[in-house]
Amino acid sequence: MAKSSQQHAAENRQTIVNAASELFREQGFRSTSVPEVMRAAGMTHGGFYGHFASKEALAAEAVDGAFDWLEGWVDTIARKNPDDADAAQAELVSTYLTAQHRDSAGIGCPAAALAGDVAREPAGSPVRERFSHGIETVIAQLSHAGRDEQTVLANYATMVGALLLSRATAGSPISDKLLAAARARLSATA
Amino acid sequence: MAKSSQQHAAENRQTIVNAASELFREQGFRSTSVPEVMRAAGMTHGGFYGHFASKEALAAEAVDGAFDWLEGWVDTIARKNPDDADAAQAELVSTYLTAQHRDSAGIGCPAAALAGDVAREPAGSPVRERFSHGIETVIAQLSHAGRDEQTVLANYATMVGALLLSRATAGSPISDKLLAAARARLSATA
DNA sequence: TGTACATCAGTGAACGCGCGTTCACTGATGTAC
DNA sequence: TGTACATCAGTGAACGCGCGTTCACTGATGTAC
Repeated sequence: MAKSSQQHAAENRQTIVNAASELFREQGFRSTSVPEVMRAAGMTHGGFYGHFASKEALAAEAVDGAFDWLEGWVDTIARKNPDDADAAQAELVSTYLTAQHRDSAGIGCPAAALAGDVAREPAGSPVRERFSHGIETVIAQLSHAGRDEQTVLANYATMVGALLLSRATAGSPISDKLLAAARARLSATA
Repeated sequence: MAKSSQQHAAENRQTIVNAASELFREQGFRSTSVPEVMRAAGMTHGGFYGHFASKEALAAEAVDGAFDWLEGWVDTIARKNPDDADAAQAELVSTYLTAQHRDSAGIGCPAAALAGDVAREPAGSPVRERFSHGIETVIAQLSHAGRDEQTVLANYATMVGALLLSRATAGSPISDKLLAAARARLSATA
């Protein structure tokens, strides 16, 4: 039986959100246009406003989607290291602070990819609120293993800062040094 | 004697760079237009290309100017704490990780303000090269006091990450917690 | 089950707007004698 | 020192372009009988 048109539309909507989530993380909100997102989703741009009220509304959903992915990733690592918070943190750190993650922002941590953009969003904007909520959720998730919240916050700040500076200095030797230094710090602190 | 027109032009050029440096840090490269910069500098936009080859060339100079300011700030703190690297670091940390710095990106650390933007600049772009050079210089400056470079890199990543996440979550309670957690971490590590 | 009409997801042309950049012009500054 | 011309910093109108958004349309899907 052929897919119904309603099913198809819902799938298309999800395809748009996924494409946007990747493009926004890679290029930022301002540098990614609605036509570009729709092209990436395999459609023409005219249909966009049948699915979303505005580009801003899409951005908010894209942020949510990216944090959902991040939470799934953290959860997978936690499950792989049951009852061993130190091993989980070690795996988290050694996966997060890599050249591979640095070089593929579009499919990586939304906090590192979007913090700079979100920092400029006005107070109360949907994107800002979804971002804050995502950070809160992932910090709560990481604190779950009985780890002190302050430690989790400082560790996460170190990871995000190192990855971001590593991206911004990619091409210079200091880019890799930043990742290595943060890895060393977070192994010692674990 | 009245200022010569050549002197005046050189001053205007510097005024444009300063205005751009602040606006770019506050709003980002993409969201700051040439007309807006020129307006902030007290001129009309037509004169811009008499001073700069392109918006990109201005951005590169603005990044340089922001790092010059940062280096001056670090130097001032170092001079205030001669022969006491720990006291200097303590003052650095307690000045950097504040709500005040979080809420005034335009006149603050260029690494935190621009890392997200620069991370998206293509390899070899003038802005990226100036940014990398600025980071290298400030890291060398901080490592000067006999402190191990890896430690300096990890500390700086923690400061930048905490400030950025604090900005992106401003309005939520977690914003202040991030600053406090990084302050606690860097006091312990000092 | 078959037919007639209503719905609605996606198309593609079009809108007004601000962007980066260009350019003819102006009037003050600098130079030659 | 005074005059005549050349230079050049800044003005403001204009350019082509891509943006976010709108809308008339189409044709396939869904509904009523």
